[in-house]
Amino acid sequence: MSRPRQTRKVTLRDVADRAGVSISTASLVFSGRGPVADATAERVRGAASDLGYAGPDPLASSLRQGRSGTVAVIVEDRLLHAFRDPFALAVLDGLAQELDAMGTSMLLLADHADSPDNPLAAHAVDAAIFPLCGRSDSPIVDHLTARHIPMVGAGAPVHDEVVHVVIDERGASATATRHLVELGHTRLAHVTMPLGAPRPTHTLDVDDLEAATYPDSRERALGFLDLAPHGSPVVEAEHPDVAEGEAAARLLLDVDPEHRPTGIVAQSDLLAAGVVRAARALGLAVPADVSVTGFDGVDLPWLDTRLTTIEQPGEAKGRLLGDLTRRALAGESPASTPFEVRLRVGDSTGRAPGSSGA
Amino acid sequence: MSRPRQTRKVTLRDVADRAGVSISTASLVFSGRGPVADATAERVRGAASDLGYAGPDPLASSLRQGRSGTVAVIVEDRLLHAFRDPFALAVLDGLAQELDAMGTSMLLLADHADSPDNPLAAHAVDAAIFPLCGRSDSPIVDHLTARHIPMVGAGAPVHDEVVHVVIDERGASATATRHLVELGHTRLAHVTMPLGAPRPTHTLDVDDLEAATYPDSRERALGFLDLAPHGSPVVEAEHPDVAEGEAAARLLLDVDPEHRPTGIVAQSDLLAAGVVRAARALGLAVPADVSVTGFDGVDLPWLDTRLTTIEQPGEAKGRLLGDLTRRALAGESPASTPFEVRLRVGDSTGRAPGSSGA
DNA sequence: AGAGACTATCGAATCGATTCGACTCGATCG
DNA sequence: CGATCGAGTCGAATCGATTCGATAGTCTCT
Repeated sequence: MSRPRQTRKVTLRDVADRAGVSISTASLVFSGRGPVADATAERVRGAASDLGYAGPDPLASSLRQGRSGTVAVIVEDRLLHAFRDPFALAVLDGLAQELDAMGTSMLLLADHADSPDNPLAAHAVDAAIFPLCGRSDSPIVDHLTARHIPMVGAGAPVHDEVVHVVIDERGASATATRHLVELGHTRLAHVTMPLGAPRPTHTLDVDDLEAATYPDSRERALGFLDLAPHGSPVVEAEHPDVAEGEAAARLLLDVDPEHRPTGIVAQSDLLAAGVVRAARALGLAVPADVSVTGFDGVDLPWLDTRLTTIEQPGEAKGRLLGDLTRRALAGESPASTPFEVRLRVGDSTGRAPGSSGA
Repeated sequence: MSRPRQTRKVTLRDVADRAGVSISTASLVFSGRGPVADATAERVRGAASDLGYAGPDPLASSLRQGRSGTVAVIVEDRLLHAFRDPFALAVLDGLAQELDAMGTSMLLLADHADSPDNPLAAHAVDAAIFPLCGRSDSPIVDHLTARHIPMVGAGAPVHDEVVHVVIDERGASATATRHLVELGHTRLAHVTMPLGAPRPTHTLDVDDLEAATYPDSRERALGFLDLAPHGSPVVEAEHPDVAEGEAAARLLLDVDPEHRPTGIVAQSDLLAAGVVRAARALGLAVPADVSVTGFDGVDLPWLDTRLTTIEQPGEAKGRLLGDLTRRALAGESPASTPFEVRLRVGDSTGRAPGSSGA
């Protein structure tokens, strides 16, 4: 009988009774919030340990105090997809560090587009964080607004009540594109992350961008189009991973060499890595035949090329999300905050084949 | 003034008052647990929407019902490290699926060895899961035991109250080793995951295995030693990732060819991938010069070799963890459950150089 | 028409704490 | 010596729901 099933749950009242003090005094011992004589405190602690009392029930405590010490971290779709990207992990890691320092824990919630019921209805959280760019709107937001729960996001969902870490996605993407233009590339192409519900990797009709539900993907695509020659092909990847990056690149590169792009702007490093791999598989050298740019600046130890990319320090971004959350919980009303990214030139880009220059 | 700060929080009592019913009736409307006349229900819902009531407060509801609908998912160290391994992600994904189906959410908790205070003291959870192999013991376990909170683990922590998914780590590792022996390899080596607190990648004194705090790493090492020639070198990687796999392999392979191992058993696919890369960097062909085995059977799209490995379906393992949790929460006392793994032969192993045979 | 069953509703107890105001008792002060 | 103060303790209100048992009314069956 290792489990004493019969014993009713031990509560603060039991401890107080055994120690011969009132419940309120016992409570003060555990919270350390009031003056208690050393002898009394010792008696209460002794009673607690005699009874196997493991401290105040978090639920009751939270109810009374009106805070749960928990924030919701909302990711779309399955966790597997969300965390496959090292950039997402870096953001989450930075966020976790910051939350940890404030004694707050993360309730990981998947916001499936299809599910009718709201997972947040059943869980008490002090704030909600949307750490990864996702859909531009979500029914969850209305629920949280009604509950007056502060929300922090990284670009999405777009809503007045959500405080954002703001990145100039369009400008950054344009910067990457400009880098290729300045290297003499004239035949450019773009590989986007999903713009909405996953569709098999395909060449995009640029007019479809209007309908995009993922604002960051759309902005990056617009940044490319701002500088790329009119009619430059854009491929939308089904998932933002290496395999779909390869698939996208095959669509772009496996064509008549006359029309083959010499510079490809990819919306993430994983996609860019896929493009590099596909190019090599087709017998093309990077960057001699094809230049490739990524986005995020993640560390891919298995890729032999150092990508030219938009460096976006994920951990710092996560910490910033955490800091905004902290301030929101403290009662401040933090404003959306810009977050700087910059071009880092690596070995995956070079002068356009046949172009002159340094 | 988009935020009506003054308004006191809307509670069920306010809704009931406005609808002209008792609190209990209003409660029944939201929980759907009792008979309520359609007209009454409609009135209550109307009042709720008038007042901007977003449903019963989860904290109060949980307190009364004695369940929080949350389970703790405990990982060691920083999330970044825990989830870098695709295998860990697969387990987590399977677990998330199962928990999702039961309407339970995951509270992600990092159990840092150094931190004095217990993150679980402040959070209400119905169960705790240790989905990844970690330290064999943790102070958290005692706390959870005192609270009568069921625990489910994947090999660690080792404790009577923790229900486990049990894998024959030692046997599986021996199987991988036997595969190499049967291919004629006589100079074997082993690369382990960390056995305790991270130490720079180094050649291990086999006697140190006794002190290992990570039971799965130790068992796998023992499985290797069961079949490998006496004195075969064992290297402990600082982290279970590609970079340290490479570092470990350099220690083993960058030696006089006479003594160079021709078969390396790695404790994870990431480590094995690093070994393959390091071998190639040293001008050695895989498997012609060196055979390599991994563990887990994860998909590494960027690795051109299909690893010979111990296939361990992570998603299924995660689902099994979820199922054990479900049963524990239902009041059953599920027993620890074995989980089968098996050797999958790929392209990273072949006959020992110079050995005859098919 | 009266017994029995069922529906709809309500009041009160309860979950397990935190916290406010009041009270007691010595010690300090003028 | 009486007023004041602070430390230590306690009782009661409160957080916001769920749920049990009671009650009144309606319908069915014989």
